[in-house]
Amino acid sequence: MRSPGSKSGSWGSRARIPRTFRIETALSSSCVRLSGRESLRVFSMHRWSKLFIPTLREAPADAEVASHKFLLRAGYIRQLGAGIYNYLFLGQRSLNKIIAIVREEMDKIGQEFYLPGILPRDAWEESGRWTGMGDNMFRLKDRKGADLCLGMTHEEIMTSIARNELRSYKQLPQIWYQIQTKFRDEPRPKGGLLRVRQFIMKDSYSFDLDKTGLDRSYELHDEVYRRIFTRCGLKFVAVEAHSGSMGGSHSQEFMVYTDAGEDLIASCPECGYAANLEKATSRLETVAEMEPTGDGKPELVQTPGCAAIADVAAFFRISPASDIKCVAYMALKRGAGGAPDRWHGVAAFLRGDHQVNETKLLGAIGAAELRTMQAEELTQYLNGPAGYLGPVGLSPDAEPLGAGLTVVVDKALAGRGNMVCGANKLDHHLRNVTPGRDFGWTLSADIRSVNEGESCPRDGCKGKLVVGKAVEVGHIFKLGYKYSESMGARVLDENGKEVTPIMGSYGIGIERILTAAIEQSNDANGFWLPPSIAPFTVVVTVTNMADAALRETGEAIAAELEAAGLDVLLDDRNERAGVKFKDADLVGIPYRINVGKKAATGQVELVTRKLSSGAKAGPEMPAAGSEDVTLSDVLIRLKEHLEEEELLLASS
RNA sequence: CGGGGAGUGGCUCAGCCUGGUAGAGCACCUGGUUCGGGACCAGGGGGUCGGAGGUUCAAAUCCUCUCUCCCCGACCA
Repeated sequence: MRSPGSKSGSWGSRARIPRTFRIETALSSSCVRLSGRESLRVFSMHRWSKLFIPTLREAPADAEVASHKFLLRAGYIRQLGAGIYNYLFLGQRSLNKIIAIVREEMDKIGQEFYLPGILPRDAWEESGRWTGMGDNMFRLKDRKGADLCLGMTHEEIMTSIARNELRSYKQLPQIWYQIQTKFRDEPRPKGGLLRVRQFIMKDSYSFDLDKTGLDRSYELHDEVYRRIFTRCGLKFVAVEAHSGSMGGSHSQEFMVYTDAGEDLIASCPECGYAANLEKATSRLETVAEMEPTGDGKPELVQTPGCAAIADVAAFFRISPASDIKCVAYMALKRGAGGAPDRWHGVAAFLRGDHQVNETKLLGAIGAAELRTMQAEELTQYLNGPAGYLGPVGLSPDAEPLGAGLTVVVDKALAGRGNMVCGANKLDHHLRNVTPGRDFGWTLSADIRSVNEGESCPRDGCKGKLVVGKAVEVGHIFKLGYKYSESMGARVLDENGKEVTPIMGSYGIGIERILTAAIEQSNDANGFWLPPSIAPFTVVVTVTNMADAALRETGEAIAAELEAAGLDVLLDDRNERAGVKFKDADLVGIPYRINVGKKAATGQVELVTRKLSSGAKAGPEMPAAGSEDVTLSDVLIRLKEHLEEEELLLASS
């Protein structure tokens, strides 16, 4: 078909293809030839000598975490700006493999869309997130002065499609997804691809008629996510998570343990309980209460210089667990329906040996931001200096003291008695203070972080929690009605009644999968990726290109493996063997075939990178994880290895 | 945004304190010798010393402003 306007015929039009065009299979390669002369396919085989794989002997000084260093050294990425990276050949190849897996699995439950990355302001106004997203959103104006932003997530856009198109319960459920570039103006990008300002995300959205439907869509995602991460070779855990600014009731994060991670996970080795620290709870041992002194009522005690918990505990000869500490914040509440945002005071009270979890606190009071109070604000809201703040005498939400102050008491203080707390007076504390009897609060909530060694919160479990760092690679949310309601998506149910669809939202960070995989499998020399996401499955290293016999053997093996459907990289560079080995160890390819001296006797070496980790190899000493294989067995043996890996994954 | 650090050839860094007109190793190019764990010899190319302004006979070096990047914190689907 040719469009009416194109007289000469557009590119790809049949009539314009030269008469000499033909497809032929060359002996050594399957090249498509143009005019019988020019090869259209430059890479009939991936030859290292022709590729751009800029490996670095040394990592740039500003790379800190392992994956960052190795991604740079292996020539996967190059930095363009803070949190902005170029993905080069190997990096892009690996990402493509990850994307292919994600797509293949997602296609089982959802339909792929492709939404714009640049978005008009309107959609964001409706949900209230134009302002709600704050500085994390990249904003720009078009030539007419209209506001636009770069997409950081697509709930609004997907919901607008649903609102415009979905009319009947018969059209539900729907699961729509996309694999798309996201932009977030992170305050502090870091760790190479760990936290960046532009990244690829698979995001999906479900629309269901009711809660049962949502549960189903959520379960489907849970299942598919586990398959995706398993196929990508990640050792992951699913943990209970905080929903953050997304809103919603239930959410679960998929985490990979690594010290490079930014999240803290509490888990129980006994029962498998696992939760993000922003969400985790624990069962506390009961604390032996102190005997009341005097008449048992709150008593003012002079405590000069005891501003720190440790000082107070020492002064009273008590455990910090019997002290009540105060952390005072100013909290920002977003104005609803065009009302201005407003800062107000929040006093959080908790056990002296406990730490405030600001995410939990934010959730408890429904605020968007927190900052600690300045000295003047402490005086204004609590009439006390830092170090001597206490809950007694505060009248929440009443004039004059504590006006507008929200008093939040941690759940761990419930049922306690005869404690010590600040007296809101310099160098003074109160003892014999009992929550409920001696002071009240605006709300009582779990606002503390659990500590390692505390008891698992699950009934009947005697395990002790351990806390570890992890990277988040995926997150699934039960969103509820937040967007469908605010944006007015409605369908008619079977009774002809208008109902609001209930939504879920589900994300996977594509680069994070690569990063996490590298973090979990690296040594001093480089890293190794699972075959499923490695840019190449195997590198055929010809140890001496000057030797025609070796060269030909290498070519033959590479051709054979490629014909069998494997991704093969032939290292045909005119480099010394040592250089090639070092590079091969560095760039993440899981298998290597050394074509060297033994080729004369019909043998090559098959090296499994992960088994050679950390082992020293010398001229006379084969690398660990290396096995001699006859030429005719190379393919079979390699396939056996690959099958083993898959079995291993499936069983984990 | 607060605190700390760094910008000198592609990479790692020295030179800066005490101003005199830019260096090393690696990488790159040419020739030769090597050729299984990042070879050696000889020759060669490449740097507005992040940018702007100032002081000075003279600035990589001293002063002021500024930009960028990294780390810690704040922040964070």
